[in-house]
Amino acid sequence: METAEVTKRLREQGITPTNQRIRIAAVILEKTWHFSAEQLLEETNREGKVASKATIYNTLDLFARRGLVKQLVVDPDRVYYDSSTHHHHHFFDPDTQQLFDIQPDQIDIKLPAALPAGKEIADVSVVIQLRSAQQTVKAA
Amino acid sequence: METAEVTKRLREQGITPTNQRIRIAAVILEKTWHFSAEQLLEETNREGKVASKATIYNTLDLFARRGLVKQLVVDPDRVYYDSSTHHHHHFFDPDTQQLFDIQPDQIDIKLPAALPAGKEIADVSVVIQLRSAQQTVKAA
DNA sequence: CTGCTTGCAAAGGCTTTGCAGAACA
DNA sequence: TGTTCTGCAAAGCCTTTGCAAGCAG
Repeated sequence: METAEVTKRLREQGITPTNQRIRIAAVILEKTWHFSAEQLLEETNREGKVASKATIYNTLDLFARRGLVKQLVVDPDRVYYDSSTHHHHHFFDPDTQQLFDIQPDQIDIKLPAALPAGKEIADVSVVIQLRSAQQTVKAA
Repeated sequence: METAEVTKRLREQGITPTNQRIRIAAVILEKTWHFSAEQLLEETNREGKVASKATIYNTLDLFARRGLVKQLVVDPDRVYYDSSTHHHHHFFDPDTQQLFDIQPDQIDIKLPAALPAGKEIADVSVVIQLRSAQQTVKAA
């Protein structure tokens, strides 16, 4: 994605476009992918240092609040982000720490009618943990 | 739950029953609840010190591997555990960091037919994030 | 100019680990 | 007795923060 378009996207979300944010957003929006803060940092600075670790964390937080990326809680060890904010679900492979999208037509949920009092649904997340098919689980 | 029964449960799961493990398991199995390592530590030592933080973490890891408790990944800040290993899903309220069970008959999922090659499903987790009902979400 | 943004390094919170002493079988 | 378990403190890892310098408008 070219700088001009990224800048436009940022302004549309009410985000002041700085050099770092433009570069970071360009890296994120370049493709559909799942990434950790660490991975984003590395990718952002691949061709010369653009942003620090602190800026990556601050920017991810900002982007998530503005709906540019979606935070995923699937790995107990770190937070992942999704460059796609469309509502979809995930496979998670703990062996490789990889996330795969589940296409919306592949899954279907009937949500509960009753919610705790005074609450409404903010988000629904379905995570299917994978394991190698030949692996047998020892009986408990 | 009395000591004798807890001890029996531990042996059934192939866990050597030590003083600490018996007390920890008794606290966990006393009721149906969701807890963090910190909460379990506090509850375990409520009436006199029984176990250290290291032992709590080691024991939780062991219990989870043996299927006595279930690890929940719902909060980016810490891992929660569930004293019930029956398959069910959760509401999570980020404001209070509280988890509520969703009764199995309240939710219904049609799982994907296609899985990544060589993989099978290890676990399915549905987490419904809540927010206060009157709260309006600012348009992005 | 004036306020927001960035970066460094240090701090913070949760979790794991090394190692010596204690408990289990 | 030999192995496993426990506890303390220190270390580790991911993430946040304080503060001074830099950039956007």
